[in-house]
Amino acid sequence: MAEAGNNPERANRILDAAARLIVHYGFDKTTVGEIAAEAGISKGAIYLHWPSKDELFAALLLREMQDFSREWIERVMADPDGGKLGVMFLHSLDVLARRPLLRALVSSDRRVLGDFLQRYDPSMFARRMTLNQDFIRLLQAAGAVRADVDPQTIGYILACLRYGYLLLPDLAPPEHTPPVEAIIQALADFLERALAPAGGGDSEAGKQVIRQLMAGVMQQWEQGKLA
Amino acid sequence: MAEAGNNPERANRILDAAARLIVHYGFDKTTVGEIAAEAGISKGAIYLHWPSKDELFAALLLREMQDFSREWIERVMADPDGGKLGVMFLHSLDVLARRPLLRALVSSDRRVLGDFLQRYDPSMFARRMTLNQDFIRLLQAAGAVRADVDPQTIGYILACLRYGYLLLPDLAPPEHTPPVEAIIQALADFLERALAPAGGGDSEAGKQVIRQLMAGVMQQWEQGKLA
DNA sequence: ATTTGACCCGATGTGCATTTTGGGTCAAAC
DNA sequence: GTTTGACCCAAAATGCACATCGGGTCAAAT
Repeated sequence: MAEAGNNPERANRILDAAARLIVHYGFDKTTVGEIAAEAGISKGAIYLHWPSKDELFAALLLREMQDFSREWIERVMADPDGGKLGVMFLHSLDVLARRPLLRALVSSDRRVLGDFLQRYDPSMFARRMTLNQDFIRLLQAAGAVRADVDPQTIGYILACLRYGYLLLPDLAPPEHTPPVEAIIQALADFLERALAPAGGGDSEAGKQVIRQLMAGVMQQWEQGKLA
Repeated sequence: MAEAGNNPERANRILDAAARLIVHYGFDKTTVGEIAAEAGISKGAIYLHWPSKDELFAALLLREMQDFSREWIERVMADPDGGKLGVMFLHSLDVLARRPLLRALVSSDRRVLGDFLQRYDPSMFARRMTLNQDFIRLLQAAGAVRADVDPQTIGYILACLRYGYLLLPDLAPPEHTPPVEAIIQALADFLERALAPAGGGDSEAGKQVIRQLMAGVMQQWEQGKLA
């Protein structure tokens, strides 16, 4: 822990600069010098905050995921139906899709991430799948998802949907892409009909699950146990 | 139309050989000489059947899609619930996923197809999206899908699912992938709950739609109007 | 005590001559 | 009448000498 580089405000400015450049040019094609220039400081100053470019990027990922969790939880809590799986999922997709870096990360975009992911944490994808399943399981226990679906299978189907949703816009011609709001709305409806228990389920119990799960996940992130 | 190369049986053997090699090495990395060797004939003989490597591949695609349509329709017709959208979709996914070449084609896998797709038909993806939407519209008219969903949006969601389903196995670790049968079963159930009209819809009417639509599509393929 | 930017050096890129590859042809063999 | 495979040639791959790039360092400036 460097004494000198203990300026969280400047660290955030550097991370902002890095994020802008990485989304635009990709991890490999963004140099430390460019990041410094974009942040308006010198190259050496970067190394007062992190010992290497990789560590800088790891910090960027951590911040990105923390921001995502925070924003997601806020939106779910503010939504009266936030505890329903469909609504939950749509909020997560929407927040995800609006953060270019995280979106590239979740869909494992090699152009943006270069060979960083492989070097840093090849098991990231596996962890995400496990998290998905635990999530469904908890929601079932809370009565927010039908009990008769298999968490692993449904987790996989949700991953298919998320993955397709994140990647399709780069492939499908714009004139065949409905407005984001329409897709999100339809997806929520879709999931609600497919997965909600008879009677609609308890939205408050669902919210409770998110609160608990995310608290645990954020703690793990801060301890560096999750990518 | 070459007189000499009018041997459909041998043409099929060559296409089989080409398919095996292309799935393994990709279009660009598969040479005409290798195809000939794999098929047990000489290079020159290939050119008795098709005027170029591109034309050979076009023929392969046509055959692949005809086979797909045939197999899909057979399975749908043989299934008592074949006319329901969920069941229909699962049969198409299952047939698709089991044909490596077609699977790579649908998910626009650049490794396998090289730059052929772009050269041959860049609008393929757009056509597929349009076809999806027409399909939903016809099923709605036949009463096999709820009338209050927007065909474009649902078509897009189905594309997300299909796309994710075809690409995920290459990314997700096997231990987090449920058995194909479980996914397919759950997907059918999923779609059924989400999209079937109240009362379950008319399965026979649904089958009728497939029969009509596919007859039209196959005709267009044979005339070379569709990729 | 901070911050800088010139400097280091392995890795990557560039330009170019040379070789190999591979789609397509066709005279000869069958 | 069919089929072959040596042959053609443009395009891509390879090898190589040389230049540049870029992550990381640290003595000097602020």
